[in-house]
Amino acid sequence: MTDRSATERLDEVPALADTSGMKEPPTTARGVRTRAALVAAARTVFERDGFLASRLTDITAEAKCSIGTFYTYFTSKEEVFTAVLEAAQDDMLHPGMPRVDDADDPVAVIEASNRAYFETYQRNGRLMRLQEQVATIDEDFRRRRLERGEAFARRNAKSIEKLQQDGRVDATLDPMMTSRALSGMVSRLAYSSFALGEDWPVDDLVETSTRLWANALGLTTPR
Amino acid sequence: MTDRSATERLDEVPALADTSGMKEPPTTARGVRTRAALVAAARTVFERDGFLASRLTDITAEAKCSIGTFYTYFTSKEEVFTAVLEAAQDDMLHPGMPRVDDADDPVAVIEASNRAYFETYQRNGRLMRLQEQVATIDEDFRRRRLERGEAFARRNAKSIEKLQQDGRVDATLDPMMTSRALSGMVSRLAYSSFALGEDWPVDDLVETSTRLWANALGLTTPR
Amino acid sequence: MTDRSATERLDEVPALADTSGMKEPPTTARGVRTRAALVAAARTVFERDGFLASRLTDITAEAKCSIGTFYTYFTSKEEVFTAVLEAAQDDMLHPGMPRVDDADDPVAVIEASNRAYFETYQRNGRLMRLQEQVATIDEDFRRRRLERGEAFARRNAKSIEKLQQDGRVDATLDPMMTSRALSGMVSRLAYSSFALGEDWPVDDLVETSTRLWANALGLTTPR
Amino acid sequence: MTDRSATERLDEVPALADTSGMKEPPTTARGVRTRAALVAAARTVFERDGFLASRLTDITAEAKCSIGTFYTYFTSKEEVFTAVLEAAQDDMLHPGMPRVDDADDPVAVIEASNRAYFETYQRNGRLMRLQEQVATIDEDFRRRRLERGEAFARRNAKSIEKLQQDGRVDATLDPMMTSRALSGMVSRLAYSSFALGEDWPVDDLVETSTRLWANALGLTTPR
DNA sequence: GATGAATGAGGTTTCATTCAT
DNA sequence: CATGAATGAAACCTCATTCAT
Repeated sequence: MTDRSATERLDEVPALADTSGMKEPPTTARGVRTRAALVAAARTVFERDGFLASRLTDITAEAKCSIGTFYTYFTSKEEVFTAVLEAAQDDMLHPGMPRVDDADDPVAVIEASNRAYFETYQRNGRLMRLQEQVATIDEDFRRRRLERGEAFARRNAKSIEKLQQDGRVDATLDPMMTSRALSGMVSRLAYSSFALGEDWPVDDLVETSTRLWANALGLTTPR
Repeated sequence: MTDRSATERLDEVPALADTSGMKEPPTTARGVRTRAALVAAARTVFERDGFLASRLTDITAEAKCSIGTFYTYFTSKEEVFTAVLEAAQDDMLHPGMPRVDDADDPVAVIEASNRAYFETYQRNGRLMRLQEQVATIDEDFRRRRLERGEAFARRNAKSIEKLQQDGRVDATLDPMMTSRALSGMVSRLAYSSFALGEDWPVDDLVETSTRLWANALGLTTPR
Repeated sequence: MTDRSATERLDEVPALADTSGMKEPPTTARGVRTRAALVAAARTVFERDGFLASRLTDITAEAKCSIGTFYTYFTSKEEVFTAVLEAAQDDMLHPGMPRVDDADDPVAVIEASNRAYFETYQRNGRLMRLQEQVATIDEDFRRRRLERGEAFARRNAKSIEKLQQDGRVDATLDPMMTSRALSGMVSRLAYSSFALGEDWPVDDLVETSTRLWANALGLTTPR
Repeated sequence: MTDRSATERLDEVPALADTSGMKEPPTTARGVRTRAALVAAARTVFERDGFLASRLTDITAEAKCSIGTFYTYFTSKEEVFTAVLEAAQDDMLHPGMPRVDDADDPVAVIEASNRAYFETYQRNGRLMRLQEQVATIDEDFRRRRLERGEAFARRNAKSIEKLQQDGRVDATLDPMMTSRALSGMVSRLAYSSFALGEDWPVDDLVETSTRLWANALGLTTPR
């Protein structure tokens, strides 16, 4: 799971947020700097106060600029939030298995994948929690989150099908629903632990979730 | 899973919401009726518009009474929401296994339990979604939700431990973390399906989640 | 032109402003009082500062109530303005001849009508000017003003036709266009005089406009 | 009425707008071009959106230049509007009779004059409407409009007086008030038709207004 | 000359909550 | 118990104007 670009192609996974209808990106270097400062400030304020409690004036105060400047780059709180997600995008992924080659040991692959996911989540827990909050508030974000979830579920389902064809996974399981269930299990654990603050040790999370995932699939090690 | 009182004892599971500091219940029959109308109206409005977008005036309009009357029975929007949850409480439960006797077939028990859970969720999807929304907004509700989750996880963990002691479940699994993971898997599926609107068939959900749950535990049928 | 109700029937002349979609009128006496105070305050402020420069806070300050109270009765500045017009409606009319009986001396009727119009305009000059301003700003008011103008033109055109049939007015004139032209002449004089501040003497205005009106029609006194 | 310079001398009629305190005209050819583009863009935007709703950024976008450039040539929105009026000035005139020689047939002169006025108004209806709007908003423009109106009224009054001296017009009419009334009649018809959008046929307007004007004056054709 | 990012005063609007009737 | 008018803090957003590049 080191090479993200190999496993997530743009045609497979929808973007984090809708970027149509957004303001033009700045053309000057100064503009780029100001916009970046606003995005960073927004992340700070959102993570500190939550999306709803954050006021535009808090963000501009944090970015040391005026409210007017905010509106030069964004048209709404939702729009900065989208920009915050985009800026963090490279460090955020979805639970699941990368493509599995015959040569791979599937359990090792799942373990590596789960560990990467939990570690990512731990680093971005506050942001993940925000994302969840906004998804319950804003219809657009909710739909987008669902779409992304289903896209990742489809990718995982393909891996499961492959393992079923190879006779290494219980062939009677519905690949798609199984994929949803196992991804959900992992993401829910991560959410409770790092977004809601239970803060369970990553090693324990990886250990249990990998064991359960492998067991659930009935994964047999190839001779 | 028919007798709820047998499986959820009040000393084990925290209440849905904090009821201290709330207004006294009405004494007259007329008062009881008015309060009930307000609770019903609140559920209707909340489910239609979401917690945030619902205004107190919408609720009183729906209940055909004045704002003043609202404050006779509740002190805030949060408080009516608590009352709505309480009124619906009897029809809402958490995922998990009821107490398992030696004589039981554990897989059948898990299946029955999962089915009950998904069906409940399906009936109350809008409300479950609301609960999730409010938990991301209101610190009290969030904490309460976490506490309830952990309480149920502890109960399920006990069942798992018992099965481990009986040699029917993989003894190397951490019972508590396993319990969290499997409950999370089921509740996440239900949430996506019925709160977020994917609306997958209950039979498929029950089938897959039960199979995975049993597989994950490595449940062996006793001879 | 003394009995307005005899000459302007509701089915003939459109209302001054659109009252659909407006807030419900207050039910209590206190509410009626407050609303009336706001309307009076609005007229004062509008006439003093003009529609555009008037701020809601000026109006509520004048009415000695809070901004919130304003929104209890109106949803916008346009809406109070409508209410101001309605409150003044009984003292505002359009230029034109009342219904003319055979027995009448048409010139005397025109003169009385014009005098009534100019005097009304003089009393309400500031408001008339406001009305003109708002009509150039707000599409709804503009359309409504046009409609009212045409309705009055139609009424006057009927009187002219009647006089043509009686052989007392030049039969080759187009009654409708003539009606528009003569009404326009009078209302323009009144506007320049009392809304824009030229303040010409009413007697001169009546004298000239009546003479021109009669001459223009080629009115002959019946033997 | 083809030779405007013969009938409107600069010492008689005030300018359309105050040009003192305005920015210096550009010296370079490039500057002249840019300024002209801004004036054209401003007219387009003003006519499309109205004076109030037009934003400076809309104008510069239409002119394909930056806001900064706008301020190189103008100091305010009012000032571009003045420039727009000046650019259109040659094609805009006021209602009234040109100087009448004894040899003329006054009715023919009035008719020609009215026709020219209505045709001009039809070509510039949007701009005339704008002018009216700005006059209700901006004190300077309002005063200027009044002054111009009175100046033209004085000119027409002189023609009327002359005709009275020649015994061709009712000598008991007040020339100045008569002039105001008849000019107002014509300009009001034009305004309703072409600025407010009633769009009556020019021929009908010319026919009726000329007939009424001649009748009103009691114009007798000389033997 | 041309650019366009930065400014911020000043307006509008919402709605939970109070309290006199 | 019921009413609903009154409140006002607190958020949002706009756009003419400045000025460093």
